[in-house]
Amino acid sequence: MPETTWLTPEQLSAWKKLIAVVELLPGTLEAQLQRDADLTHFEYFTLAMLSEAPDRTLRLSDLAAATNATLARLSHVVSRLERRGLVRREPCAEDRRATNGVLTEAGLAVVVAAAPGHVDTVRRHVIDPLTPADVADLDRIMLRVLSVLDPTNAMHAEPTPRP
Amino acid sequence: MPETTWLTPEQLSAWKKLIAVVELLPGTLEAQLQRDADLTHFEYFTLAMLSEAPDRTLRLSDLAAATNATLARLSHVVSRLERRGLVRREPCAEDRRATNGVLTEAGLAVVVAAAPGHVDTVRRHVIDPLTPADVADLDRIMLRVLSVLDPTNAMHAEPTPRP
DNA sequence: AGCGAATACTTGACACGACAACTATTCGAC
DNA sequence: GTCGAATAGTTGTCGTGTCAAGTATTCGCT
Repeated sequence: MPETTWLTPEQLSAWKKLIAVVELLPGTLEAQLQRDADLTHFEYFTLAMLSEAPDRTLRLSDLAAATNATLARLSHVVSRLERRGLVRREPCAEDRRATNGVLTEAGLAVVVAAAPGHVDTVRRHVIDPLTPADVADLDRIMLRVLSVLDPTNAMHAEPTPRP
Repeated sequence: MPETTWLTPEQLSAWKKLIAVVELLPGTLEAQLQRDADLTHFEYFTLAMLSEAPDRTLRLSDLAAATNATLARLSHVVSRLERRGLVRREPCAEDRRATNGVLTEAGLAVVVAAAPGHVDTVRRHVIDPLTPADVADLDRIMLRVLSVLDPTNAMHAEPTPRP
């Protein structure tokens, strides 16, 4: 029966605020994207990742890693995006188990149209209330947390334009 | 057509890491609580809030504010918890529109049993990789973000033991 | 070469949250 | 006091994610 070390008041305070943000932030992003572009944040992010890939093409496993989703989830989402003509599936030449996701012209247009509004939302709700020092601190802290949450670094590689 | 101000590389880097945490953290907490206590994080949090309230009782609206949920969501959750005998509904004497949620003995037992494992998870994944200075920075930064995300302060009032 | 294990996805069933519509009660203005 | 508006909560439907199971292909070992 291991002794439980409780949290200090400072830790608890920070923790509760982090939870609150984790609970509230998705809804905020979701709402704006849904309203303006009829996209889930995850759908947006998926399209954005594809838009940055060479030939706007990625194997679904890589895309799953980039968006930090399970393959099952991604498969469903790609199916929906495919129905809307924003993404296309293609068999992968090198590995016939694999499937490539390809961003269509229509899909590209949608991301491009959605990006400014999304960035504005991000600025207004997260970036603007922070000083440059805050941003640096945030980056450092999230990196530390991520290295435990996601030791394989799938999610926080350096390269990638647009939020 | 408003000009879009893009994010600086520093802002982008921090932002992407924050998103990653927001995406990954819930799953981690969820998994442990589900496994060890058969509870959603939200259910745990709900029970925890009740456990701290006077008489382990709260009006559903207050509970919704404390857990930062909509009334509809909370109502569903309370129904599930009620079926499991962890919470009881009671009509509110002062305001007959209102309903009180009351934590049962069984419910209390469940939170108490679940708390140590949950705290350990929180420590391991979030608190331990941070220095005390990081924790202070995190608290400050999340407060700033919250004051925009949740201007009414519903979520981040000071008092409250246990995570 | 061949066979078992691992990889890459797909699909169907189910659970949880969001939204909208509805009931019931209380507040406020006149 | 009464009537309209606001508040408190419930319920049903639907979209999205998770989990488990299934298929197809490739890898690795001997």
